[in-house]
Amino acid sequence: MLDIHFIRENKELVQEGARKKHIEVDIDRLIAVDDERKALRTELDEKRAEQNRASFNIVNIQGEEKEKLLESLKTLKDGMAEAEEKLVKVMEEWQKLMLSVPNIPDMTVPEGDSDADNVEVRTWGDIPTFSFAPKDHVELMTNLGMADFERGTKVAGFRGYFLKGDGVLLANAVSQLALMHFVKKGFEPLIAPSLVRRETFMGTGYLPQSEEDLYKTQDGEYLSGTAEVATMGYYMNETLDMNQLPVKFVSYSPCFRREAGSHSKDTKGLIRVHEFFKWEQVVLCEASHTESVRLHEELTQNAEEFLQLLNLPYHVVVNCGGDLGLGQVKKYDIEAWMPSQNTYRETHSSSYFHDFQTRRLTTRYRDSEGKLQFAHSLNNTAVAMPRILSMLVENYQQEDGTIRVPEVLVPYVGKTSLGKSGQGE
RNA sequence: GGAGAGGUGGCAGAGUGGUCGAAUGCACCGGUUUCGAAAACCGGCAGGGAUGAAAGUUCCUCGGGAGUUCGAAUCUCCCCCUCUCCGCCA
Repeated sequence: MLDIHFIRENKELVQEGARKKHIEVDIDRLIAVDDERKALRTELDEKRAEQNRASFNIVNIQGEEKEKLLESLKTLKDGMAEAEEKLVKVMEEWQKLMLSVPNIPDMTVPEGDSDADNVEVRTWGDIPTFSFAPKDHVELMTNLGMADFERGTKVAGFRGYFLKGDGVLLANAVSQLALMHFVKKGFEPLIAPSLVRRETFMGTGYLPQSEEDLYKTQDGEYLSGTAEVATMGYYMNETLDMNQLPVKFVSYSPCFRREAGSHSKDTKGLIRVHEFFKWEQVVLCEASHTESVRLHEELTQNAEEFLQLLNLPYHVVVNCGGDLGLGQVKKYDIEAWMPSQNTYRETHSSSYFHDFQTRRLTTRYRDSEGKLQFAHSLNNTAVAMPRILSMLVENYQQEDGTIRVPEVLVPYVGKTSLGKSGQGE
């Protein structure tokens, strides 16, 4: 959510930002509604003041005078009720409009409509060449008994999967490596709830817009698609000390996504699944654009270093306006090389929000002058499983169909090669 | 799932219809005192909105919402949350 004062004073900027994000919003209408809101508020304030004065005086008067005062208060109350009723209606529209105003994308965000218009900013690593016909991860992992997709769908339905055998060893190894990598960098690890109340989804900006992407329980909670939601909720309605900042969490949770509207995409394998698990970098910092930008680059760098540890070739793209979420100011996607698709696929998504989320969540801190400020927030993937496994096995596959274990993972996996023994069925 | 208790400022904790946005204590900030500190003493100390150059004036907020009343932290109803006991349980 943006500050209404800011919107009023920077109408063109806000409207232009929405255009760049390809999000429709009527700022003129919002301002008109806000004018109404202000007028009604002022009217009510004055009437309430009069009522307060009368209520205070009423104790000291009696008889006919009191009767007269009560009579005039009745008229006043009727007027107030009328104004209140109008205000409720106005506020309803006001809230709806306010929640739909997107955050303004950074100047450096390229124009564009969809992920096809994202712009590559750098590449790292050598794209592997194979002296044999490389297999895709579904075939590799099935052959090696690392995953079972048939039984996965039998049990869990569309996009269901089992990880098994060396697939589980590899997943846990990657997970542990990620945890160590980020703890070393000063992140505080957190295991976060996936079952989260509506309020926090509103605060992070996933609701009310993306209701159809979320699973909902019969008790009204939602299953979150990222630990970002619960982790941002951690300091909801709290005031932090400035010397706590920046707060850096690396937060783990199971993640659930309905993938509504993606039915035809990535229907096989581990790229797009309904249920996965992920470590997420979540950061709160002081309300400074410079600091946000610095940390945004840092979080991106952290993820790149992780891919470098795994020696997975990747590139970084800056997302275009049309590919940005409501609250995001700027976003980088990191995409690792996927031999079977002869292209890069997303492994990390790094974005910053300024105070868009914290304003909705009321996460503040006291600055050096003692003034309350909304913190800035950022997040980026640390590592998402099982998706990363698909890149690992495809890039590290050997001619005999086995998988070489990336050197850095050997201590965590306990062997140098996957699938040599105990393969498959 | 059953029974009970409770949600008040950074914290503790008073307040059961009338200048209560709220006693008191602690914490915190400023000052006096001191070589310095502690103690003591004095003063300040919730958030948000409107208006204003400012001082100020004013409105809202005692978990959230609705109601009763001229007037609600205080009474009524609904919801949320926390705690205790019982049941169930990884």
